Amino acid sequence: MTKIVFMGTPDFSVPVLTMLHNDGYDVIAVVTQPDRPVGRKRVLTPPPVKQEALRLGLPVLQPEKLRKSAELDSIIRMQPDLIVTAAYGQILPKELLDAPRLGCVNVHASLLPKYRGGAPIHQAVMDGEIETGVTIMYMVEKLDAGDIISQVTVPIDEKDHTGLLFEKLSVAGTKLLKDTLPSIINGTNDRIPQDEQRVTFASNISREQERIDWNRSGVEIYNQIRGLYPWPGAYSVFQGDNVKIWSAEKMDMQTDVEGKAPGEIVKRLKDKLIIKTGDDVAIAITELQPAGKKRLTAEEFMNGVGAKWVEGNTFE
RNA sequence: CGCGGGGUGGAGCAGUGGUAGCUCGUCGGGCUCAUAACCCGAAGGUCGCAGGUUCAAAUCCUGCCCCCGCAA
Repeated sequence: MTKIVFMGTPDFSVPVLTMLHNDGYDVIAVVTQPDRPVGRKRVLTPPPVKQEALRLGLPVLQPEKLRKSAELDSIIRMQPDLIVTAAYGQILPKELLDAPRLGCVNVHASLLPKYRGGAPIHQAVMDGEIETGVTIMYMVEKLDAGDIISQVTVPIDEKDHTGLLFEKLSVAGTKLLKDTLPSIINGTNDRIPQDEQRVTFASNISREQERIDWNRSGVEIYNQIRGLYPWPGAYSVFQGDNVKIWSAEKMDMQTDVEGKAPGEIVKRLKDKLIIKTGDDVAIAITELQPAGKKRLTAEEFMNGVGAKWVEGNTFE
């Protein structure tokens, strides 16, 4: 039986691990990030993959830093046939990449060579892509640069947000790996080098990327908002305070928007706050959260705090 | 002790010592071809918890619980 070491961390990785176990592969160890203090209260929380591994009764390793760790040595000593990673969160040292007989394969949430890096799903949605996908690939020292084994395309609906796509890609990736694994094990799989000319990167989201620039087009802002939903969220500043914009719709407002400045409140509806952007496509905010407040629908918001947010006021 | 905002009828908020108010929702009635619109009326709150100060506390003091923004 093929001995596999699985390495992964967030929810995205969980179905992959579950599939490996359920399909009878010999998962001899699960490597994941250490428990982290989460939230304001710094509660030590195990990553989702650890919880699943414990549920399945699999041994768990959580090195703080994999490189030169005791855990690294022990993984190599286990002599795995294959290492499978999915959003693990640490770079694999060369000695580990070289250890398994069948190599190391990664499940990456993009159509490589596009969107190498840590936030491929967010970035694809923010860019307004109409499709993305999952790639199974061999790992090399350079981040997400190895040869492609298989790929599957997943369409991005105009109303999709990053959270939905996360789930779709997680499911698609799990299925793809399930279908591809036999060929990897018997050595009949494809092995296609990435086209370096078409490489793009999707690094982790920065605070700057989360802020809305109302001078951009309505479509771009709309994509930004749904690309950052449900985490970490897009934000803007209103009268000196941060406001998270959780969800919004875009609407063509050509006639009503004339003479308004980008960021200006054009109109208050019962359940929407309509904002001027850099072009004729306005943004209708439907769910938001002022700093220190809970998350509110635009309707709830305007019954209370938002009562003072009138037409003509402007987001910074 | 990382910084900061907040816990008030079903929802969102106002109210810093002396009959607890606003918007929405709900219920009843009216108007209307009709309505998420409009008009009239009603129900609904031990003001997070526990102590303290006071003739009197949502409002001042002390302790605790919970929620959230930033930072990590």
